[in-house]
Amino acid sequence: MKARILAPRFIINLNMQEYLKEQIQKALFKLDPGLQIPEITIEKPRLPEHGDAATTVALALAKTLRDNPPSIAKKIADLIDLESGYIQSVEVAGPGFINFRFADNWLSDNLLDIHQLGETYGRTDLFEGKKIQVEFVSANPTGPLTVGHGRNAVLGDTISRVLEWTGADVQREYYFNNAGRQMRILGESVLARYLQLIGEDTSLPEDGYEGAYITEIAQTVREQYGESLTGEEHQPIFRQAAEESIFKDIQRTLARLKITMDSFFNENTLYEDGSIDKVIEKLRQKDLVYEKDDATWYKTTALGKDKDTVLIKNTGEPTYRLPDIAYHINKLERGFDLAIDVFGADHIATYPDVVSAVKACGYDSERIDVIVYQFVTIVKDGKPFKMSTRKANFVTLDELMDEVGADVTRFFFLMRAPGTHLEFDINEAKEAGEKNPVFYLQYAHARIQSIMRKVRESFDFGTSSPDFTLLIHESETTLIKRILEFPDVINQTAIHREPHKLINYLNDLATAFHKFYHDCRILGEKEELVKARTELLTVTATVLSNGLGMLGITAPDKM
RNA sequence: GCGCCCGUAGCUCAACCGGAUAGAGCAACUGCCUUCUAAGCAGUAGGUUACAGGUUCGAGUCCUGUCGGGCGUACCA
Repeated sequence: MKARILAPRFIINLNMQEYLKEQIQKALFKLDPGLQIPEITIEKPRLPEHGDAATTVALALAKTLRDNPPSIAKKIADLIDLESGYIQSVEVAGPGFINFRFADNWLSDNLLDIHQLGETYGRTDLFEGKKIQVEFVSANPTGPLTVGHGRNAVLGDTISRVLEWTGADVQREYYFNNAGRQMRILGESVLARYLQLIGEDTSLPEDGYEGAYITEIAQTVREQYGESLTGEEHQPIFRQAAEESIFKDIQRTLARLKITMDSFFNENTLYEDGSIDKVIEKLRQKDLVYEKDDATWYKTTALGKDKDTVLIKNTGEPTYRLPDIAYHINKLERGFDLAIDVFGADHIATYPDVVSAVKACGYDSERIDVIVYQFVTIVKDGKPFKMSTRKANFVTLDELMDEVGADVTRFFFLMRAPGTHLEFDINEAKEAGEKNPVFYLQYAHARIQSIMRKVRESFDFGTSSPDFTLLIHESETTLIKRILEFPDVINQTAIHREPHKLINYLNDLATAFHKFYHDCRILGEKEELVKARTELLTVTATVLSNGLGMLGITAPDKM
């Protein structure tokens, strides 16, 4: 499913795009019936003077027609049929752009449709019927979630929500491993703290976990089992206690962020059901695996890398890469049309190996997609923090939410493209007022609800349709145009898996609303106008609350 | 050394898989509340898109090279 290729370009609304394309095709046919028609792209001009929509076909046709673009554009423009439908005017401008301006009833007709759709406005059928899995967080239970995990969690959940709005059936999965080296060290660390608690003079193992939570877990083990677990043979009890306690904490943290996983997948499953062995076998059949120095290697050199990769160490223990491959095959076998991974930049190296191996085993690796996000720098008082889970000098996600709240936390993780380094400025995030971009959106919603309360005190409009043709003020039409973009923004966000596009859009929408609020009054106008403007605000509020809902951020009625 | 990501206003970042005059927020400066929330609106100022070439009607966007930053490059995950 390569949706990227099918991506429609940003345009004022999807139906209109199709309509324009048809009109242009007709004109081109009239121009030259034998003409090979190139792909027609419609885009929204940056400047309002350039109309509501524009196409560059004339520029693209310059070579085949051996004519200069403005001249071609002129010919096409003259052939566009203005009599039927929603096009009010066609102009040629600049180096050969054809600009369209839409008729007035286009806005009011569309707004009426949206008004009738109500709260479902924005839902699309882009991924209708598709089963999509989004795997994210996937932190092993060795400690509390950190700020780094936060970006992963919020990205994964928001992308899931957006995909659901485009019709997909989404499963949120958390992949973990509770058997490896890190977990062993975790158990040893708890044991060491336990021994210290009951007065023995031991120190933490080398590379042990130093966080205070380790001592707390040791304390609960002591309360539950007493002080007799001093022997090495009791180690599994400590490891298990740690795992349970940490997992509970992780889920509590996720719940604060409004994240609920649908499934937890234990890496162990892949050993138990033989998937791991099967992968090795298949790769061996393809002659992509060999033994050297008591280890099992994957011939990544055959696929263009400069080194081969170890799949099974000489200790007999697989490296993480092998289960990763088996895991992704498992996902595809579960029938997902698309399996999305959310990875931090540090994991990116394994991804090409996993994909190539999955492909070599005969599966459609096109159905795997990876979102790589760059690291988060926490900045406080103008200074950055450096973080490490093991050394315990991290900022936990919980601490961050204690400081700035869940809404702000989600917003800040989403406001930048995943591929860019994110600077999380605690001081800016804590600012409760105008400096904080979250409030700008929430305030717009609260402001609308406040007017609605006032309107309801003096009016009771029946069920008759509002007359949206009354909305002709410039602030009204720009607001309506913004509203019309919403479904396409959702599609773009889903296709590129970049939630910041939705945030930027909501910002623009809020700006258009605030401007409208400033320019146009509601109370005190004639009843028909009051009604039309009130319903415009109803639709605006719907878009805001749907959009904020996709971001997992509350849309307050009062502030 | 090699691979991937990044480099845009003083700061943090946008820019719709190549389109018209590169946009927001913050910081600075100036206006706007006796009427629906001023957590708002309007305006001023701020740029050789790191640098050098190339591709074409057209490049912040694509290609090559240089410089600067991040992450990988483990029989750690």
